[in-house]
Amino acid sequence: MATSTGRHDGGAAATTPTAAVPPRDGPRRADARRSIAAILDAALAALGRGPEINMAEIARAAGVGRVTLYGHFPSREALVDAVVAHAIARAAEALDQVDIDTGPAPAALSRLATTSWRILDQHRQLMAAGQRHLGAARMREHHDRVMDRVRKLIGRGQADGDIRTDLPTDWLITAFYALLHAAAEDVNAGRLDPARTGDVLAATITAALRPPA
Amino acid sequence: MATSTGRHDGGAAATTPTAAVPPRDGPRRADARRSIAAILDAALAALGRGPEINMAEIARAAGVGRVTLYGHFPSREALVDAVVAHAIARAAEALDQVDIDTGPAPAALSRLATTSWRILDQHRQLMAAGQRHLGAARMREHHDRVMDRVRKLIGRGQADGDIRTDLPTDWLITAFYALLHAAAEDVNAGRLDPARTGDVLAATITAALRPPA
DNA sequence: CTTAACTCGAACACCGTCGTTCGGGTTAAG
DNA sequence: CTTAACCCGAACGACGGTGTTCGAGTTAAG
Repeated sequence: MATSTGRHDGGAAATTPTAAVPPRDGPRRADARRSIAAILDAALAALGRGPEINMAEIARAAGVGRVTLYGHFPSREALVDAVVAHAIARAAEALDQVDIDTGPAPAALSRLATTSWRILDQHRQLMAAGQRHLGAARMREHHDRVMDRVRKLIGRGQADGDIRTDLPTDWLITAFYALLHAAAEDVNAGRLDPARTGDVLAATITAALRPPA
Repeated sequence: MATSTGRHDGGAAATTPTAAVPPRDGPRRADARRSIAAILDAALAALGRGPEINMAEIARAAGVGRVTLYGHFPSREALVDAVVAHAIARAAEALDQVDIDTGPAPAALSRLATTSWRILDQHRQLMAAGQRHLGAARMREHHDRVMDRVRKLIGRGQADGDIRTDLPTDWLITAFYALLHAAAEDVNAGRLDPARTGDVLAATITAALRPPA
């Protein structure tokens, strides 16, 4: 898989049937790089809203022809795969922008929630879509790479006595992401004020993860 | 919509083109009622697992022919609609089995979570599926009917000082359902022990909704 | 300027699903 | 037992999405 090159071959045909794609993975033209970026962005937005993709719609949203799309991504599976990789990079970038290693863990979790609930929710939506179109195996690996930061942060909080230890750690991570996602969903539905969302999330999460009295 | 009757008309045809369905909504035969129940159950299970329905698969899971399915439900939309109504009834029944009006509200919420997280999650899954195949308008009404009980319960707890009032009530309801759903998802993924789920949920929810110190 | 990479619309075959029809077999109800 | 309701498999036309090919135009790169 993953040929994804020019594919023109125009007039003369059928002289060399095998390996008809000249510049395999050499540096693309500026033109092509622009198209790829537009497709990736459009597909990310589309998949972030729901898993009902449609190659034609994605191409239209990217301002690109359907044939061009197939020229770069040989199948829907390849497209989704590339979009996931793209989103992982963005999510990791968002997580890097938050200082996680200093101060009490609950405060760090609050900072994380306050600044990144939006992109992290988009990430989750994409995971659901990717799970349907790709295998759960490939998803799991990527997802865990981002998830591990939160796991370590929670572990640190537990060692410091700032986070409860009477419940499974995996469940605390799940609860963290679930609340993040729920807040994003409520904002999308107009039930929650985006301006308040950060504080609301911080208050709820710290309360849920605080050691019981 | 919702004709859904015998539809046999066999040999002789085209004498009376209009109203060719004899026993409109009279009492069906025992046979038919059995089929309808099987279809409803199979569709509920299928939609509870994911929105990728497939009339043929549902029919097969119900142990019924595809034609029979269409005989009772003229379209996929009609089927989903009926399944939603069926699920609403089940969910309301589950909620009725829990004593909500006595004792402190947090304890009542714990009881609710402990005994009904499974069916309430199935209900939520179905909502997502129904939202795609039906309008969001019809969904909203049904969903709210069940949701209002939790809203009233939370309101009572707030009046008694047992539940926090520093966050929007709608958000507390969302958080309650989000944690319920997350727990069911973790159980399905094998990350959470079903036997512990009730207690884990109760501990998390009471902590998240308790007034801050 | 020349060349090769890139883009594009139109059209095609393929496949899965939907909803329907036909004809005949089965089963509950009187 | 008789009748009408019900069930079923096979097959059909329609629709929408996928991935591909053709032929010609456009655009970056040397």
